[in-house]
Amino acid sequence: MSIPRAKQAPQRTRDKLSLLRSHPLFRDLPGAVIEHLGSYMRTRRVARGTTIFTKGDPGTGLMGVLAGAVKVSVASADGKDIVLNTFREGDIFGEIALLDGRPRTADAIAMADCELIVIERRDFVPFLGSHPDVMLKFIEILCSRLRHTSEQVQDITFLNLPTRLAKTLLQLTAGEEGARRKAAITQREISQMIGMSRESTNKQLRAWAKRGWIRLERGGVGVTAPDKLAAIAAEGFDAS
Amino acid sequence: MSIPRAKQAPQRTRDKLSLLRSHPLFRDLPGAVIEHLGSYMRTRRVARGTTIFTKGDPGTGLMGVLAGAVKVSVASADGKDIVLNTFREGDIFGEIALLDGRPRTADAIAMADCELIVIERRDFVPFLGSHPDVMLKFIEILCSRLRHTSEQVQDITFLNLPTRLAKTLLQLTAGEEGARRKAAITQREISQMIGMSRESTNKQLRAWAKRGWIRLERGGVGVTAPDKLAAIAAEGFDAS
DNA sequence: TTTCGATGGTGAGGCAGTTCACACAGCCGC
DNA sequence: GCGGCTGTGTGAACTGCCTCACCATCGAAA
Repeated sequence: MSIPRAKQAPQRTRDKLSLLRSHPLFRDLPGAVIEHLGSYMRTRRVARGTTIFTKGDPGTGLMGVLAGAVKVSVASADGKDIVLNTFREGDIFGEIALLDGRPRTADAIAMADCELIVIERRDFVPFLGSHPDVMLKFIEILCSRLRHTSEQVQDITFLNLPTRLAKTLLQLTAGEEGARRKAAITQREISQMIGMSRESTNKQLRAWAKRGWIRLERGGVGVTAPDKLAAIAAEGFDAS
Repeated sequence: MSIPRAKQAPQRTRDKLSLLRSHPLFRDLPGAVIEHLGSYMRTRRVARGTTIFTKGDPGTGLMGVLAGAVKVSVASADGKDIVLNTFREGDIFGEIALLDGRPRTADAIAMADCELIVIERRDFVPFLGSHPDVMLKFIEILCSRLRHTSEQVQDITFLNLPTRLAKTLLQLTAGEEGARRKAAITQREISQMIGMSRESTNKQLRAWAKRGWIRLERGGVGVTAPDKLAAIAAEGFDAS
């Protein structure tokens, strides 16, 4: 039993204007302004595994996820990868390079077939200058990104493998209940999110699967006992 | 031979208005606006070791360093500490809680006797709302903080002890040449900056001191062979 | 002056997690 | 239906760093 993977282009569940209208960044703006912004945006479809941008690229603009999921990661000299952040439908990313105009410091890769929107920096920056309210929203986004990344530093330094893994599994499957509580993700990607080796991650996952706390499928994990994982995430150790 | 530690209040080398006028955040503002801001600021002197704010505190405002040095760190449940950032004369910190109004997520502690300026959130936020140019500067600051923290995540996951230590020593002593190239910092604080144990850090420092690459004093480190350390920081291993 | 906390120094032993070396299953393209 | 790739499963050996248990020294406070 494996997690189904969309092979056609993803359903376009929302168009670009509806994303703008419903997104917290823009929803308070007048309709005319939104349509103006929409005229600057283009959409881009990418298949799972595609590199959307690469570390060192000039940061051309802001990206939004209409459908699919994106990971932002960096590679070390010897081929290891770590995932800094993941984004799904309704999220925006790439705002750092948009805002400060400096090169991208990480790679963005499609974790599933995606439909994205792109706004170029040269179009967006002048708009931003005349919309302080949107600037304030961006400041909020940047602050929450900073809090997230700081938490990642703490997790990496203070927590051990089981704890980080439990925490990550709960985050990945948050918002779903019961049998629906599953995430379509490979074990390699999980290991990169928690900064551990694939092998160690696999062994811990198997141990929990044997206890019936999670279900393992090809390309996915289902959480069946979120309370057990929550206990480990909270206690900071594997209470077996 | 030990690093002298100021026992009296530090020299007030610059007053608050001169900090404002010379700081990149504000220096383009008209004089009247600067004096207006200055009227909202108060100064605060703290001795080395003093806790300036604590994780969980309501974020009351923005802080600036007139003199001294400040570390921002978090403690784990079992007493370990990690330093997220350090600030010295001319830097500002605490802007996250200022901007999003949420509680502080880390502790700030004076690494030396300090003179600080404080601007309350209730005074500053209205000012910010009417100064989009200052908002843009804050966005730049937030972006550079984010890049810094991301780099910290990468360093922790990819680099080993000698590499991180070399990198940190170079950063700590950047801007000085020759015999002046030293930092007033305890080995415990260094270990918390690189996220390793004090003992391991000490052993590596001793090894380099024996080779004459650094000088160890009570409460300080002097870098005598920055090129050797730079080689280790670049290569990612200790080339002995 | 004595005491005490903070800082620095050091070795022995342990362990969490890595690395390496496989094996095996699905799935895809041809 | 055949190769090859991706994803997963697993054990043995290794190792970097931590933990623990000390001791020495300095500076400041009592």
